[in-house]
Formats: sequence, structure tokens, C-alpha cells
Amino acid sequence: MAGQRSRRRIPEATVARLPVYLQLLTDQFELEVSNISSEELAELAGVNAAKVRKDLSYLGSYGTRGVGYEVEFLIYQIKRELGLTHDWLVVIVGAGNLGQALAGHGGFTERGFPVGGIVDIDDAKVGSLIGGVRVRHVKDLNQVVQARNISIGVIATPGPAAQDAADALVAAGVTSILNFAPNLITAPHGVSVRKVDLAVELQILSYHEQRRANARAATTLQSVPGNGRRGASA
Amino acid sequence: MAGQRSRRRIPEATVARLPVYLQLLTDQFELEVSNISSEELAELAGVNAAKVRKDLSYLGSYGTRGVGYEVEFLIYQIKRELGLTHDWLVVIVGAGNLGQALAGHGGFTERGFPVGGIVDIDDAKVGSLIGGVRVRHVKDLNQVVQARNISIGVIATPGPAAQDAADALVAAGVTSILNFAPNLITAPHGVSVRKVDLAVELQILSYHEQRRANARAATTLQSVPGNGRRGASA
DNA sequence: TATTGTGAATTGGTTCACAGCC
DNA sequence: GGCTGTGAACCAATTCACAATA
Repeated sequence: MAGQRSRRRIPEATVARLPVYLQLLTDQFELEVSNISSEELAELAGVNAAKVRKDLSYLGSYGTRGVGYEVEFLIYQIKRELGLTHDWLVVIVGAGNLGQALAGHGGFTERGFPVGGIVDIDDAKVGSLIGGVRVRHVKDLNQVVQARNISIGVIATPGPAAQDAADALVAAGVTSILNFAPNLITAPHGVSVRKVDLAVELQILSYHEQRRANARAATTLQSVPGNGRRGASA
Repeated sequence: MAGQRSRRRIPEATVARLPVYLQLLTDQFELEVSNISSEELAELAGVNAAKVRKDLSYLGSYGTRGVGYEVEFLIYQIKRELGLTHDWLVVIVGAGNLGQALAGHGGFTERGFPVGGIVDIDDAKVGSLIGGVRVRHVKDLNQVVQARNISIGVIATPGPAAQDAADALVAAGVTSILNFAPNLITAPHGVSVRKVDLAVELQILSYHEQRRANARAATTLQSVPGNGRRGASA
């Protein structure tokens, strides 16, 4: 049992893929698939089999040579590594369009992150019920966070309010932040921050879209080598 | 100026950062900052200055030694490279919580991606107005896409409907897809796909949160596996 | 026999460090 | 003097290829 704890650090790129494998394995488990090879899982995930094996090897040696991986056991191991053996309550800052959608759409709860609180700075929104959770004023953030021992905060405010939201979350004791606002935020060392910017994603697509348009323009005029690449992400 | 077109391929990692620089430069421009050094921009972006210079060097040599970069000119160059010299209409598939939030929150339009259409499979939703756009039935997707020459589609359906949505988008002629559903989708070669999964982001945070908890447990007691846990403890 | 687990090779990305230029 | 642009060095991630083994 000992030594299970901090083991070797897992590369960031692998950490980002484990949730994907987890989702796929869970789907397979529901389809009553009890065993899976790296080749099959790779196919489902759209990656190469060696990568799957290397990724899984960071968890330990949980496969069986000549056979593959036991789905249920692998699900358990990934969950353990990701810290998903228990739910994590999240608090959402900002009860606008996006905050409402996040709180309301149920995907968080289903995947282990129930909404433990929503706060907003606007008194008009305080008191309303979103996805079964009562909106409270941001001045009560400390209380919300501490009463339920929440360590993950989600920022769904307009851009300019994002840093204030982050500061308030940190002051309340939150140690991980998921930022949906378009502005970058800073947080003290020891607080993890991730950012999801919808417009950035679209701009990346725009780049590839544009390149294709240019490539088309170039080939109609004069043929050009160009190894027809695609720009999809993992 | 023919060689301006496809120039050397820009690394994916750089493409993902250009939108961030663009946003920061636009902010600076609005603050009437007309010139910026790689050091300053790096500071704003939270990255290292050499990286900024290398990233920008893929666009061309647009800085001035001893001085820095002219903000307005650099904005123009990044926009040109990303294909943001004109707006790109997007079509949203799925008018549920998330689709409504995306269409309603205005951030898309502001950053060059106005919503050109929303479709849903549910007749009850067809006809309603979201962010000024009338929801249409998914069977009219072809028409919506072709009438307005849309090349980017956003999937905001529940997971199981995502692949159908993708197929419909591709059939309608869309060549870039941003997928918010938790399921992976496949698309033919030549169609770019990006995926944003909110739960995946939270799971990555959970991993780090967990590590910190383990590290704390390890240093407090110098050993023992211990389930140093936070969250919904009673 | 089939498939894992992993060193070695390769590819891609980051950072250093300095020549070149304003 | 100050700051860019970029080879070279470094580091991380991916892929190959095969020995180990159920």
C-alpha cells in the first residue's frame, strides 16, 4: 500500500489525456466490454497505441501481456490517479449566461464535480435558483467555500471582473481555478489555474480555415507541393 | 507580394498563443500604448520573452531592434496570419443551455465570429430567438450554412448527438468544427476539429489538487499513504 | 501467440546566448 | 545601449521496435 502516493510525476501531456481514456473506458464498461487492448483504446481515442501504453505505464503495470487491460480495474486506477475517487464540489463565480449554462447543464455533476455554490455581484441575481442551487452574493464567498470545504472555483464573469473573481476565490481558500473569462488572471504560487477561451479556440480554427483557403488559391493558379495536412487537435 | 501567402508553416504551439498575444495587444492599443517590447508582452502573457520573439518571428521580421514592436502593426499582422481580417460566421448546433449561452453572451461576435445560425432537433425550440438569431430546425442546416457561406460549426448538443451533429455539419459543407460535447467525434480528412470538454479541464485540476493534498499529507507525517482528503467530508 | 512495457531514436518545442541592427 | 531575430543547446513528448511474458 505504501509508495502509492506521489510516485513518479506524470507528464502534463499524459495528465491531459487520462480523462479522455477514462471517459472512453467508462463508455466501454457500460457496453459490458470487460477487456481492452492498447490498440483498441488508441483507436477510440484517435491516438497511437504506443502512446496509450506509455501513458498507462505511468500509472503502474496494470495490463496483462498477450491480453490487454481489464476495463473496470483500469477505470479505478485512472480515477485514483486523477483524484476522482470522491466528488469535488465547485463554486461558480458569475451567474450570467455562461454561469447559468455551466450550473444548469448537469455535465459537471455527472462527472464528479457537483456545483456547491454560485455567487454573483449583482443583487438582482442573488436568491434565484439555478440547477437547484441558490445564487448568493459574492461577499458571502468565503462562507460558501468554507462551509462546504470547496477547493475548485470556476470563473464565469465578464473579462474585466475575472481578476477580482480570482482574488476573491483565492482569499476564500480555493486552490484550483478554471477561468472562462477572456482575460488572463494571476494567482499566487500554489494555486492551479486553467483557462478556457472560446474565442481562442475559434481563432485557431480560423487559422487552419484560412490556410486551406490559401492552399486552394495557390493550387488553382500553380501546383505546389504541400503535404495535405489536417489541423485537428487531440 | 505573392510570397506572403502560405509561407513556412507555423508550429501548432505558436498558433495557439497568437490569439493570446492578439488579445493583449488589443487591450494595450486601447490603452493607447503604441509600442511594446517582447519583454513587456511576455510579462502580460505570462511567458518568457524569447518565446514571444520566436513566435512573432514566424510572422516575419516586424520588430525594430532597440525599440520593440509597433502595437497596431503587430495586431494587423497577427490578424492577417490567423485569418481574422474578416469575420467568420459560425453556426451553432444545439439550442440547449450551452448553445443559448454561447449564442447569447456576445463574446463570439465581439471577437470576429458572429453567430450566423442556430439549429436544434427539437421542434419546441425552433422559432425562438436567441441573441437576436432565430432557431431553425436541424433539417434546414444545409440551407443555413450555404445561404450564408458558413465554414465553422459549433457543437453544443448532448454527448450522444455529437457525431450526428458533426456528420450533418460536414454534409452541409462546414470545414471546421468546435465540439463542446463530451464525446469524441470523427470527421473526414480536411475538416479541422477541436474539442473543449469542461469536465476534462476540471479533472486535470483535480489531479493537481490531489497531488497537493498528497504532498501535504506526506510532509506533515513524513510517510503513510493516508487519504489526506478534502471535499465532501462530513 | 498476442500484447504489454520500455529503452532508444526521433520529432517538436522551449530557452539560451549572442550577433546584428536601430 | 537596448532590443530583435535566430542558430545552437536543451528538454519534453511521441513514436519505433523489440524483449519480456501471460
